[in-house]
Amino acid sequence: MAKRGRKKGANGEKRRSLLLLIAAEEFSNNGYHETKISTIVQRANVTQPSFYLYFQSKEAIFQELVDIFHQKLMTLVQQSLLETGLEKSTLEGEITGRITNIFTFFKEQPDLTRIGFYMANESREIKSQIASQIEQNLREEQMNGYFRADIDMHTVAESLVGIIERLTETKLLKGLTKPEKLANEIVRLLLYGMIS
Amino acid sequence: MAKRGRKKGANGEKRRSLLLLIAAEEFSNNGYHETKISTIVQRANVTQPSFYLYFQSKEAIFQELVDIFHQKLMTLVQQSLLETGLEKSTLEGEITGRITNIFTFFKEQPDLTRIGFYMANESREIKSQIASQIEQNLREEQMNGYFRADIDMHTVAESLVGIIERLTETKLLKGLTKPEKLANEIVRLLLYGMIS
DNA sequence: GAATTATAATACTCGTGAGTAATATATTAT
DNA sequence: ATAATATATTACTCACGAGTATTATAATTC
Repeated sequence: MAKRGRKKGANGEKRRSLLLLIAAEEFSNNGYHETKISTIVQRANVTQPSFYLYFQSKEAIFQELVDIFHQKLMTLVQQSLLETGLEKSTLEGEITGRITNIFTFFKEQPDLTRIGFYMANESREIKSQIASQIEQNLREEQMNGYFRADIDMHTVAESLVGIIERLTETKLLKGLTKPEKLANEIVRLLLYGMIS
Repeated sequence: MAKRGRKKGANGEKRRSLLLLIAAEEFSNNGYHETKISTIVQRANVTQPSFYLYFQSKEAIFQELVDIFHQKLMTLVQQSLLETGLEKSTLEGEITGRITNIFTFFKEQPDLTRIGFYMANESREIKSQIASQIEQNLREEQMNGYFRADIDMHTVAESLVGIIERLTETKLLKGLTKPEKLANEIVRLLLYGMIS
Protein backbone atom coordinates (compact mmCIF):
# COMPACT_ATOMS: atom_id res chain seq x y z
CA MET A 1 0.00 0.00 0.00
CA ALA A 2 1.51 3.24 -1.23
CA LYS A 3 2.05 5.91 1.35
CA ARG A 4 0.81 9.43 1.12
CA GLY A 5 2.72 12.68 1.21
CA ARG A 6 5.79 14.00 -0.50
CA LYS A 7 8.30 11.39 -1.69
CA LYS A 8 12.04 11.43 -1.03
CA GLY A 9 13.85 13.17 -3.86
CA ALA A 10 10.62 14.51 -5.29
CA ASN A 11 11.23 17.20 -7.88
CA GLY A 12 8.43 19.30 -9.30
CA GLU A 13 10.26 20.56 -12.37
CA LYS A 14 11.05 17.07 -13.53
CA ARG A 15 7.57 15.81 -12.88
CA ARG A 16 6.15 18.69 -14.82
CA SER A 17 8.46 18.06 -17.77
CA LEU A 18 7.63 14.38 -17.75
CA LEU A 19 3.93 15.10 -17.78
CA LEU A 20 4.38 17.51 -20.68
CA LEU A 21 6.36 14.94 -22.62
CA ILE A 22 3.86 12.17 -22.11
CA ALA A 23 0.95 14.47 -22.82
CA ALA A 24 2.56 15.44 -26.13
CA GLU A 25 2.82 11.80 -27.09
CA GLU A 26 -0.75 11.06 -26.12
CA PHE A 27 -2.28 14.08 -27.83
CA SER A 28 -0.16 13.46 -30.91
CA ASN A 29 -1.13 9.82 -31.20
CA ASN A 30 -4.74 9.92 -30.06
CA GLY A 31 -6.02 13.45 -30.50
CA TYR A 32 -7.35 15.85 -27.92
CA HIS A 33 -10.60 14.22 -26.90
CA GLU A 34 -9.35 10.65 -26.98
CA THR A 35 -6.52 11.62 -24.65
CA LYS A 36 -7.41 11.03 -20.99
CA ILE A 37 -5.74 12.70 -18.07
CA SER A 38 -6.03 9.36 -16.31
CA THR A 39 -3.85 7.76 -18.98
CA ILE A 40 -1.24 10.49 -18.79
CA VAL A 41 -0.90 10.24 -15.03
CA GLN A 42 -0.80 6.45 -15.13
CA ARG A 43 2.04 6.52 -17.63
CA ALA A 44 3.85 9.09 -15.49
CA ASN A 45 3.31 7.07 -12.29
CA VAL A 46 1.50 9.95 -10.68
CA THR A 47 -2.02 10.34 -9.36
CA GLN A 48 -4.62 12.63 -10.80
CA PRO A 49 -4.46 15.39 -8.18
CA SER A 50 -0.72 15.61 -8.75
CA PHE A 51 -1.39 16.46 -12.35
CA TYR A 52 -3.46 19.40 -11.19
CA LEU A 53 -0.56 20.63 -9.09
CA TYR A 54 1.25 21.39 -12.33
CA PHE A 55 -1.49 22.24 -14.80
CA GLN A 56 -4.73 24.14 -14.42
CA SER A 57 -6.68 21.89 -16.75
CA LYS A 58 -6.53 19.58 -19.72
CA GLU A 59 -7.05 22.60 -21.98
CA ALA A 60 -4.12 24.35 -20.31
CA ILE A 61 -1.56 21.61 -20.86
CA PHE A 62 -2.64 21.24 -24.47
CA GLN A 63 -2.39 24.97 -25.02
CA GLU A 64 1.04 25.00 -23.46
CA LEU A 65 2.23 22.46 -26.01
CA VAL A 66 0.74 24.48 -28.83
CA ASP A 67 2.45 27.61 -27.54
CA ILE A 68 5.83 25.91 -27.34
CA PHE A 69 5.49 24.74 -30.93
CA HIS A 70 4.27 28.09 -32.13
CA GLN A 71 7.04 30.02 -30.44
CA LYS A 72 9.81 27.71 -31.61
CA LEU A 73 8.57 27.65 -35.17
CA MET A 74 8.19 31.41 -35.33
CA THR A 75 11.69 31.97 -34.02
CA LEU A 76 13.04 29.54 -36.56
CA VAL A 77 11.22 31.04 -39.52
CA GLN A 78 12.07 34.60 -38.63
CA GLN A 79 15.75 33.84 -38.20
CA SER A 80 15.72 31.79 -41.35
CA LEU A 81 14.24 34.61 -43.35
CA LEU A 82 16.58 37.26 -42.01
CA GLU A 83 19.55 35.79 -43.83
CA THR A 84 18.58 37.65 -46.95
CA GLY A 85 21.89 37.04 -48.63
CA LEU A 86 20.38 37.45 -52.04
CA GLU A 87 22.88 36.28 -54.58
CA LYS A 88 21.57 35.25 -57.92
CA SER A 89 23.82 32.22 -58.15
CA THR A 90 22.82 30.83 -54.79
CA LEU A 91 19.11 31.66 -54.81
CA GLU A 92 18.09 28.04 -55.19
CA GLY A 93 20.39 27.01 -52.38
CA GLU A 94 19.12 29.77 -50.12
CA ILE A 95 15.51 28.79 -50.54
CA THR A 96 16.29 25.12 -50.19
CA GLY A 97 18.11 25.87 -46.97
CA ARG A 98 15.16 27.72 -45.49
CA ILE A 99 12.77 24.91 -46.25
CA THR A 100 15.23 22.33 -44.99
CA ASN A 101 15.31 24.15 -41.68
CA ILE A 102 11.56 23.85 -41.32
CA PHE A 103 11.55 20.17 -42.22
CA THR A 104 14.39 19.48 -39.83
CA PHE A 105 12.54 21.15 -37.00
CA PHE A 106 9.40 19.16 -37.76
CA LYS A 107 11.35 15.95 -37.83
CA GLU A 108 12.98 16.68 -34.49
CA GLN A 109 9.64 17.54 -32.90
CA PRO A 110 7.13 15.19 -34.44
CA ASP A 111 4.66 15.26 -31.56
CA LEU A 112 4.67 19.02 -31.17
CA THR A 113 4.33 19.32 -34.92
CA ARG A 114 1.28 17.09 -35.09
CA ILE A 115 -0.27 19.01 -32.23
CA GLY A 116 0.52 22.54 -33.32
CA PHE A 117 0.36 22.10 -37.07
CA TYR A 118 -2.49 19.66 -37.47
CA MET A 119 -4.65 19.38 -34.36
CA ALA A 120 -4.88 22.75 -32.65
CA ASN A 121 -7.59 25.25 -33.42
CA GLU A 122 -4.73 27.69 -33.65
CA SER A 123 -3.20 25.70 -36.53
CA ARG A 124 -4.93 27.84 -39.12
CA GLU A 125 -3.48 30.95 -37.55
CA ILE A 126 0.00 29.46 -37.28
CA LYS A 127 0.07 28.34 -40.90
CA SER A 128 -1.20 31.71 -42.03
CA GLN A 129 1.62 33.40 -40.21
CA ILE A 130 4.18 31.15 -41.86
CA ALA A 131 2.61 31.72 -45.26
CA SER A 132 2.64 35.43 -44.69
CA GLN A 133 6.34 35.45 -43.85
CA ILE A 134 7.15 33.39 -46.90
CA GLU A 135 5.02 35.63 -49.10
CA GLN A 136 6.86 38.72 -47.94
CA ASN A 137 10.20 37.23 -48.83
CA LEU A 138 9.07 35.93 -52.17
CA ARG A 139 7.66 39.31 -53.08
CA GLU A 140 10.96 40.97 -52.35
CA GLU A 141 12.79 38.49 -54.51
CA GLN A 142 10.18 38.94 -57.19
CA MET A 143 10.72 42.70 -57.20
CA ASN A 144 14.41 42.07 -57.56
CA GLY A 145 13.66 40.22 -60.74
CA TYR A 146 14.38 36.68 -59.65
CA PHE A 147 10.87 35.48 -60.39
CA ARG A 148 8.32 36.04 -63.11
CA ALA A 149 6.32 39.17 -62.45
CA ASP A 150 2.94 37.68 -63.35
CA ILE A 151 2.84 35.22 -60.48
CA ASP A 152 0.61 35.80 -57.46
CA MET A 153 2.96 35.29 -54.55
CA HIS A 154 0.13 34.87 -52.10
CA THR A 155 -0.97 31.76 -53.93
CA VAL A 156 2.60 30.52 -54.16
CA ALA A 157 3.20 31.01 -50.45
CA GLU A 158 -0.02 29.24 -49.52
CA SER A 159 0.80 26.46 -51.96
CA LEU A 160 4.22 26.02 -50.45
CA VAL A 161 2.72 25.74 -47.00
CA GLY A 162 0.28 23.18 -48.34
CA ILE A 163 3.11 21.17 -49.86
CA ILE A 164 5.13 21.29 -46.67
CA GLU A 165 2.08 20.30 -44.65
CA ARG A 166 1.30 17.30 -46.81
CA LEU A 167 4.83 16.03 -47.36
CA THR A 168 5.54 16.35 -43.67
CA GLU A 169 2.63 14.04 -42.97
CA THR A 170 3.15 11.52 -45.74
CA LYS A 171 6.90 11.34 -46.03
CA LEU A 172 8.87 13.20 -43.42
CA LEU A 173 7.15 12.01 -40.25
CA LYS A 174 7.06 8.49 -41.58
CA GLY A 175 10.81 8.64 -41.97
CA LEU A 176 10.58 7.97 -45.70
CA THR A 177 12.56 10.97 -46.84
CA LYS A 178 15.19 13.27 -45.40
CA PRO A 179 14.62 16.99 -44.94
CA GLU A 180 17.31 17.99 -47.46
CA LYS A 181 16.03 15.73 -50.19
CA LEU A 182 12.45 16.77 -49.67
CA ALA A 183 13.35 20.46 -49.73
CA ASN A 184 15.38 19.94 -52.87
CA GLU A 185 12.61 18.24 -54.76
CA ILE A 186 10.09 20.91 -53.86
CA VAL A 187 12.31 23.83 -54.74
CA ARG A 188 13.27 22.39 -58.09
CA LEU A 189 9.66 21.71 -58.89
CA LEU A 190 8.51 25.18 -57.97
CA LEU A 191 11.42 27.00 -59.59
CA TYR A 192 11.64 25.20 -62.89
CA GLY A 193 8.31 23.49 -63.31
CA MET A 194 7.52 20.13 -64.85
CA ILE A 195 7.63 20.85 -68.56
CA SER A 196 10.50 19.22 -70.38
CA MET B 1 -47.94 20.35 -24.25
CA ALA B 2 -46.86 18.39 -27.29
CA LYS B 3 -48.67 15.17 -27.94
CA ARG B 4 -47.01 11.84 -28.39
CA GLY B 5 -47.16 9.41 -31.28
CA ARG B 6 -46.82 9.74 -35.02
CA LYS B 7 -47.68 13.15 -36.47
CA LYS B 8 -49.93 13.82 -39.44
CA GLY B 9 -47.95 13.88 -42.64
CA ALA B 10 -44.87 12.47 -40.94
CA ASN B 11 -42.30 11.28 -43.45
CA GLY B 12 -39.27 9.29 -42.43
CA GLU B 13 -37.20 9.89 -45.55
CA LYS B 14 -37.46 13.63 -45.22
CA ARG B 15 -36.68 13.59 -41.53
CA ARG B 16 -33.65 11.48 -42.17
CA SER B 17 -32.39 13.80 -44.88
CA LEU B 18 -32.95 16.81 -42.68
CA LEU B 19 -31.01 15.23 -39.84
CA LEU B 20 -28.16 14.39 -42.21
CA LEU B 21 -28.08 17.94 -43.51
CA ILE B 22 -28.05 19.52 -40.08
CA ALA B 23 -25.52 17.03 -38.80
CA ALA B 24 -23.21 17.91 -41.69
CA GLU B 25 -23.43 21.59 -40.76
CA GLU B 26 -22.79 20.91 -37.11
CA PHE B 27 -19.86 18.54 -37.63
CA SER B 28 -18.38 20.87 -40.21
CA ASN B 29 -18.61 23.94 -38.01
CA ASN B 30 -17.88 22.44 -34.61
CA GLY B 31 -16.01 19.19 -35.12
CA TYR B 32 -17.00 15.71 -34.07
CA HIS B 33 -16.76 15.88 -30.30
CA GLU B 34 -18.16 19.37 -29.94
CA THR B 35 -21.21 18.33 -31.92
CA LYS B 36 -24.05 17.15 -29.67
CA ILE B 37 -26.90 14.93 -30.77
CA SER B 38 -29.08 17.10 -28.55
CA THR B 39 -28.23 20.13 -30.69
CA ILE B 40 -28.92 18.33 -33.94
CA VAL B 41 -32.33 17.13 -32.82
CA GLN B 42 -33.24 20.52 -31.41
CA ARG B 43 -32.42 22.20 -34.70
CA ALA B 44 -34.45 19.56 -36.54
CA ASN B 45 -37.41 19.91 -34.15
CA VAL B 46 -37.22 16.27 -33.23
CA THR B 47 -36.62 14.47 -29.95
CA GLN B 48 -33.60 12.36 -29.17
CA PRO B 49 -35.24 8.93 -29.54
CA SER B 50 -36.44 9.93 -33.00
CA PHE B 51 -32.84 10.46 -34.02
CA TYR B 52 -32.12 6.87 -33.08
CA LEU B 53 -34.93 5.70 -35.31
CA TYR B 54 -32.84 6.81 -38.25
CA PHE B 55 -29.26 6.35 -37.13
CA GLN B 56 -27.59 3.70 -35.03
CA SER B 57 -25.28 6.10 -33.25
CA LYS B 58 -23.38 9.35 -33.46
CA GLU B 59 -20.49 7.46 -35.03
CA ALA B 60 -22.83 6.03 -37.64
CA ILE B 61 -24.23 9.32 -38.89
CA PHE B 62 -20.74 10.80 -39.07
CA GLN B 63 -19.45 7.82 -40.99
CA GLU B 64 -22.38 8.05 -43.37
CA LEU B 65 -21.40 11.62 -44.22
CA VAL B 66 -17.80 10.59 -44.74
CA ASP B 67 -18.90 7.76 -47.01
CA ILE B 68 -21.04 10.06 -49.13
CA PHE B 69 -18.14 12.42 -49.59
CA HIS B 70 -15.70 9.64 -50.33
CA GLN B 71 -17.93 7.99 -52.88
CA LYS B 72 -18.79 11.21 -54.70
CA LEU B 73 -15.20 12.35 -54.82
CA MET B 74 -13.94 9.03 -56.09
CA THR B 75 -16.53 8.91 -58.84
CA LEU B 76 -15.59 12.43 -59.87
CA VAL B 77 -11.87 11.81 -59.92
CA GLN B 78 -12.11 8.53 -61.79
CA GLN B 79 -14.35 9.99 -64.48
CA SER B 80 -12.17 13.04 -64.68
CA LEU B 81 -9.08 10.97 -65.26
CA LEU B 82 -10.64 8.73 -67.88
CA GLU B 83 -10.85 11.52 -70.43
CA THR B 84 -7.26 10.86 -71.40
CA GLY B 85 -7.50 12.92 -74.54
CA LEU B 86 -3.79 13.51 -74.57
CA GLU B 87 -3.07 16.20 -77.09
CA LYS B 88 0.13 18.09 -76.70
CA SER B 89 -1.46 21.46 -77.46
CA THR B 90 -4.22 21.09 -74.89
CA LEU B 91 -2.30 19.40 -72.09
CA GLU B 92 -2.41 22.47 -69.89
CA GLY B 93 -6.11 22.85 -70.47
CA GLU B 94 -6.76 19.19 -69.73
CA ILE B 95 -5.01 19.29 -66.42
CA THR B 96 -6.58 22.59 -65.46
CA GLY B 97 -9.97 21.10 -66.24
CA ARG B 98 -9.41 18.14 -63.95
CA ILE B 99 -8.38 20.30 -61.06
CA THR B 100 -11.23 22.69 -61.69
CA ASN B 101 -13.64 19.79 -61.37
CA ILE B 102 -12.30 18.94 -57.94
CA PHE B 103 -12.47 22.53 -56.74
CA THR B 104 -15.98 22.91 -58.07
CA PHE B 105 -17.10 19.82 -56.20
CA PHE B 106 -15.52 21.08 -52.99
CA LYS B 107 -17.17 24.44 -53.40
CA GLU B 108 -20.58 22.87 -53.94
CA GLN B 109 -20.17 20.61 -50.89
CA PRO B 110 -18.30 22.67 -48.32
CA ASP B 111 -19.60 20.81 -45.27
CA LEU B 112 -18.98 17.34 -46.66
CA THR B 113 -15.56 18.50 -47.77
CA ARG B 114 -14.58 19.74 -44.33
CA ILE B 115 -15.82 16.51 -42.82
CA GLY B 116 -14.35 14.05 -45.30
CA PHE B 117 -11.20 15.88 -46.27
CA TYR B 118 -10.17 17.45 -42.99
CA MET B 119 -11.87 15.91 -39.98
CA ALA B 120 -12.38 12.19 -40.58
CA ASN B 121 -9.85 9.59 -39.55
CA GLU B 122 -10.35 8.29 -43.05
CA SER B 123 -9.10 11.60 -44.50
CA ARG B 124 -5.58 10.30 -44.77
CA GLU B 125 -6.78 7.32 -46.74
CA ILE B 126 -8.99 9.42 -49.00
CA LYS B 127 -6.23 11.87 -49.82
CA SER B 128 -3.82 9.04 -50.49
CA GLN B 129 -6.22 7.55 -52.97
CA ILE B 130 -6.57 10.85 -54.79
CA ALA B 131 -2.82 11.31 -54.82
CA SER B 132 -2.37 7.83 -56.15
CA GLN B 133 -4.79 8.42 -59.03
CA ILE B 134 -3.08 11.67 -59.90
CA GLU B 135 0.33 10.04 -59.73
CA GLN B 136 -0.71 7.33 -62.16
CA ASN B 137 -1.87 9.84 -64.72
CA LEU B 138 1.17 12.03 -64.35
CA ARG B 139 3.45 9.05 -64.83
CA GLU B 140 1.73 8.16 -68.06
CA GLU B 141 2.10 11.66 -69.34
CA GLN B 142 5.68 11.67 -68.22
CA MET B 143 6.41 8.52 -70.20
CA ASN B 144 4.85 10.16 -73.20
CA GLY B 145 7.45 12.88 -72.90
CA TYR B 146 5.27 15.71 -71.72
CA PHE B 147 7.23 16.18 -68.51
CA ARG B 148 10.83 16.12 -67.48
CA ALA B 149 12.00 12.60 -66.81
CA ASP B 150 13.94 13.41 -63.65
CA ILE B 151 10.91 14.42 -61.59
CA ASP B 152 9.52 12.10 -58.89
CA MET B 153 5.84 11.98 -59.70
CA HIS B 154 4.96 10.65 -56.29
CA THR B 155 6.22 13.84 -54.74
CA VAL B 156 4.45 15.94 -57.35
CA ALA B 157 1.15 14.17 -56.80
CA GLU B 158 1.39 14.53 -53.04
CA SER B 159 2.37 18.16 -53.44
CA LEU B 160 -0.58 18.82 -55.66
CA VAL B 161 -2.92 17.29 -53.11
CA GLY B 162 -1.29 19.47 -50.46
CA ILE B 163 -1.82 22.56 -52.57
CA ILE B 164 -5.42 21.68 -53.25
CA GLU B 165 -5.99 20.96 -49.59
CA ARG B 166 -4.57 24.27 -48.45
CA LEU B 167 -6.04 26.52 -51.12
CA THR B 168 -9.43 24.93 -50.60
CA GLU B 169 -9.27 25.94 -46.95
CA THR B 170 -7.80 29.40 -47.31
CA LYS B 171 -9.33 30.63 -50.54
CA LEU B 172 -11.99 28.46 -52.07
CA LEU B 173 -14.20 27.80 -49.05
CA LYS B 174 -13.90 31.41 -48.01
CA GLY B 175 -15.26 32.39 -51.39
CA LEU B 176 -12.16 34.42 -52.20
CA THR B 177 -11.32 32.75 -55.50
CA LYS B 178 -13.17 30.80 -58.16
CA PRO B 179 -12.33 27.19 -59.02
CA GLU B 180 -11.19 28.01 -62.55
CA LYS B 181 -8.86 30.78 -61.49
CA LEU B 182 -7.38 28.73 -58.67
CA ALA B 183 -6.80 25.75 -60.95
CA ASN B 184 -5.21 27.97 -63.54
CA GLU B 185 -2.76 29.52 -61.13
CA ILE B 186 -1.68 26.18 -59.76
CA VAL B 187 -1.20 24.53 -63.11
CA ARG B 188 0.86 27.37 -64.51
CA LEU B 189 3.01 27.38 -61.42
CA LEU B 190 3.64 23.65 -61.53
CA LEU B 191 4.14 23.44 -65.28
CA TYR B 192 6.39 26.42 -65.87
CA GLY B 193 7.85 27.24 -62.48
CA MET B 194 8.65 30.60 -60.98
CA ILE B 195 11.94 31.48 -62.62
CA SER B 196 11.75 34.38 -65.02
C1' DG C 1 -61.98 -2.61 -39.55
C1' DA C 2 -58.35 -5.23 -37.36
C1' DA C 3 -53.65 -6.05 -37.32
C1' DT C 4 -49.29 -4.40 -38.42
C1' DT C 5 -45.85 -1.07 -39.24
C1' DA C 6 -43.78 3.52 -39.13
C1' DT C 7 -43.08 7.67 -36.65
C1' DA C 8 -43.19 10.19 -32.57
C1' DA C 9 -42.76 11.92 -27.45
C1' DT C 10 -42.00 11.53 -22.16
C1' DA C 11 -39.02 10.50 -18.90
C1' DC C 12 -35.45 8.07 -17.94
C1' DT C 13 -30.34 5.37 -17.16
C1' DC C 14 -25.68 5.12 -16.97
C1' DG C 15 -20.73 5.39 -18.01
C1' DT C 16 -17.10 8.34 -18.34
C1' DG C 17 -13.80 11.45 -17.37
C1' DA C 18 -12.52 16.12 -15.63
C1' DG C 19 -11.69 18.12 -11.55
C1' DT C 20 -11.58 18.47 -5.97
C1' DA C 21 -11.53 18.04 -0.63
C1' DA C 22 -9.00 16.43 2.85
C1' DT C 23 -4.89 14.79 4.51
C1' DA C 24 0.00 13.29 4.87
C1' DT C 25 5.11 13.47 4.29
C1' DA C 26 9.44 15.63 2.69
C1' DT C 27 12.12 19.89 2.03
C1' DT C 28 13.45 24.60 2.91
C1' DA C 29 13.60 28.80 5.44
C1' DT C 30 13.87 31.32 9.94
C1' DA D 1 13.54 23.03 16.22
C1' DT D 2 9.62 25.04 14.16
C1' DA D 3 6.98 27.16 10.69
C1' DA D 4 6.10 27.41 6.04
C1' DT D 5 6.07 25.44 1.59
C1' DA D 6 6.22 21.88 -1.98
C1' DT D 7 4.88 17.42 -3.42
C1' DA D 8 2.08 13.56 -2.94
C1' DT D 9 -2.05 10.20 -2.11
C1' DT D 10 -6.87 8.38 -1.00
C1' DA D 11 -11.26 8.74 -1.94
C1' DC D 12 -14.40 11.38 -3.70
C1' DT D 13 -18.09 14.67 -6.63
C1' DC D 14 -20.48 16.01 -10.44
C1' DA D 15 -21.91 17.44 -15.07
C1' DC D 16 -22.56 16.02 -19.36
C1' DG D 17 -24.11 13.67 -23.14
C1' DA D 18 -24.96 9.21 -25.56
C1' DG D 19 -28.31 6.03 -25.71
C1' DT D 20 -33.02 3.52 -24.03
C1' DA D 21 -37.63 1.66 -22.04
C1' DT D 22 -42.15 2.65 -22.49
C1' DT D 23 -46.02 4.37 -24.47
C1' DA D 24 -48.85 6.69 -27.97
C1' DT D 25 -50.74 8.02 -32.60
C1' DA D 26 -50.86 7.93 -37.75
C1' DA D 27 -50.50 5.27 -41.96
C1' DT D 28 -50.75 1.02 -44.35
C1' DT D 29 -51.93 -3.73 -45.25
C1' DC D 30 -54.97 -7.73 -45.49
